[in-house]
Amino acid sequence: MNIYDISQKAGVSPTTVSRVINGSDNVSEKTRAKVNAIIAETGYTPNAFAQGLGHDTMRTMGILCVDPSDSRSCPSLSNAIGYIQRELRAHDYDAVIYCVGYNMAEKARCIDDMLRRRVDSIFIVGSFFIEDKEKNNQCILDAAEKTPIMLINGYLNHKNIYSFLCDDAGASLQAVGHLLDTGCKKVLFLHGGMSGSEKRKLDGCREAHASRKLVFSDDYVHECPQGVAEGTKFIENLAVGGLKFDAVFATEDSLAVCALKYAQKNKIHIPKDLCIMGYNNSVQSICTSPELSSVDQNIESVCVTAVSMLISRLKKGGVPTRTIIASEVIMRETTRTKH
Amino acid sequence: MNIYDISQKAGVSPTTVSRVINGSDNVSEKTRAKVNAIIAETGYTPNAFAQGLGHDTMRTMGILCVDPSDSRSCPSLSNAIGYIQRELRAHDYDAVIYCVGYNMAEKARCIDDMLRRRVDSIFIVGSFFIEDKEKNNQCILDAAEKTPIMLINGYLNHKNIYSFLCDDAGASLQAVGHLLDTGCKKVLFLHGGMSGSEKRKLDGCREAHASRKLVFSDDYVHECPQGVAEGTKFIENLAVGGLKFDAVFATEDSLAVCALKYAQKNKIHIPKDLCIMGYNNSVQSICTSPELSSVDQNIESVCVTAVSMLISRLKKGGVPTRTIIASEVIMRETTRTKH
DNA sequence: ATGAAAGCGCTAACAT
DNA sequence: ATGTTAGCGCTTTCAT
Repeated sequence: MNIYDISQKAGVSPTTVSRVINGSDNVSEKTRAKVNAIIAETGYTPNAFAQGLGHDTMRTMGILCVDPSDSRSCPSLSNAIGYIQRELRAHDYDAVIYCVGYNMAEKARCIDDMLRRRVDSIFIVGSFFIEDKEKNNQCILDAAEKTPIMLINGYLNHKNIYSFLCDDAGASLQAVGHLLDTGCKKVLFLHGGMSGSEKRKLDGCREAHASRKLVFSDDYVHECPQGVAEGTKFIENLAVGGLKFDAVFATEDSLAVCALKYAQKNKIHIPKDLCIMGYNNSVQSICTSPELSSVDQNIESVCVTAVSMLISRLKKGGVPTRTIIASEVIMRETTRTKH
Repeated sequence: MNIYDISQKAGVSPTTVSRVINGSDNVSEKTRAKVNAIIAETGYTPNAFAQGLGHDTMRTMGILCVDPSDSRSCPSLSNAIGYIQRELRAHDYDAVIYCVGYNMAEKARCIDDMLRRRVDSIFIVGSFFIEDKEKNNQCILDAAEKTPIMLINGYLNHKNIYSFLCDDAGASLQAVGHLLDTGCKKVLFLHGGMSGSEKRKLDGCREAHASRKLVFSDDYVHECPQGVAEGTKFIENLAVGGLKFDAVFATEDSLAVCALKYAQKNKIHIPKDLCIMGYNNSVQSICTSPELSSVDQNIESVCVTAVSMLISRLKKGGVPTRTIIASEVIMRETTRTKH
């Protein structure tokens, strides 16, 4: 069943059928009605490949992201997939998704697939995909020659690449600043592996100390293992090892949960003797008791902004190469209040 | 830059270039090397539309799912997206994703888009999409005329539709049975809205009572509002209203968290005076103290099985129309142990 | 308002 | 091992 079959049944030319399908004005109401009737009756569905060949676009974007089922993946970034996709659909674009787990080898292959599909743009979600070594980012730079690249919480300074960042440095500055201003002296910085985003958080933490003329030692920066039990044990070992801290700044709520469990296990009172600040404002932050104070990255705004800027970019509008969206520190029960 | 440009530069026919691209054997090493060199040098990328037109497949599946960023969406089903996509890629299929939120009006439109794209199959993730009224499922049945439909935790008895179900009834039977066998007398059944999957859980709960000759009254079935604060309040009101219960079976971990908060707020000892069983074995189940006992739906196995059966179906193999994968009850700290 | 004809970039059947 | 030719199903000039 193709456009010729329909045109024959309707007694019109394929061109006219095409006009009806694409909602062109130059079709009489009568003809339109007849063609639509045939289409409905036969259950005909236009072939998107052929449409794509003609239009040279299939109105499709590619999304490259970390597998949401991977335990190490940041939950707010999984939500990003939904946000981006929803916004794209509002503009009549579909999305092909590539979840690649933490296996970087697939990155280039995925990007190549997207280019074969002539996607109108590529979204890369998460700073994880942007590597330190210039050369490992080459496939991204190459792809930018052919299609605009939208980086969600990642940054790369290059033509046709647009970055949309959570203000991780600013949020960390504010969050750690709050800890210091409410009496905390020694902040333990817990992270889950140093991506670009984590580095910015560490910068913010350092800045919070520096601007208060306080010392922040690298001895207080630790990578915490995955898993609640492992993480809790790890923190306990730090304490047993002699590290003194009265606050934990975790770059991920799941790590904050570990800190909380460590405190409860050791009968350390929260927030009197230990303050905990999480990150991502995930479901986890509200299911503990006490509930976790946490940084909300405002991922939804980041995604909405990215899509709307992409649309204007596709209309040949000018778009800034780097946009930073403010995050927000949500105070709950694991931090003290200023007086 | 197309296949003709390449063929010209390489001094061979387009067919030969096509052979090189598709890895055909019938090409001399010399020619292959030359063509590959030109391809690399020019940065040529084959056009997938045109390939699709020729092959009449673009090796793409469609995934229809609930927006993972929607708070009501089940977290294990969001993971399903990653699992399905990963398995498909292993078989060299890509996936177009359609996250539609709880706005059912879009369902038909998404399915239609997938058909235009001539997807090789459609995955529908979640019983939410399968409605009670036959007529509302019509677009799914129609789509099944054109492409196989894979239902993840949903069931529809129809040609070319294959169902892959978590054993929600069985798991609930076992989970509630455990509550009853460890001394609980009155089980409060909390759900978040009655989808097909929730109904099966309720069936299991009823069966657990019936098989033990115990009475289970509908007064103990309640829909709990979204949100930790609201849910906790809701349960408290039930208790204040005079409902007596010594166990909660929640169809979602987030609801179990509410039950836990209710208990802690009212100084009810867990599990001595109240047992709580959650569902989905989500991150939430391990970040509370005490940690939640919960049902693991084994979504990964469900997805892996669905994809592998789809692949064999596409090879014209016979595939059962309905496959049920066992779930597992994970005992943690909110339930008692049998002695 | 409608139609005829020429592509879009690739693959496949059939030569050679 | 390589080339020729004819589509795949649609859109888009350009006529009428």
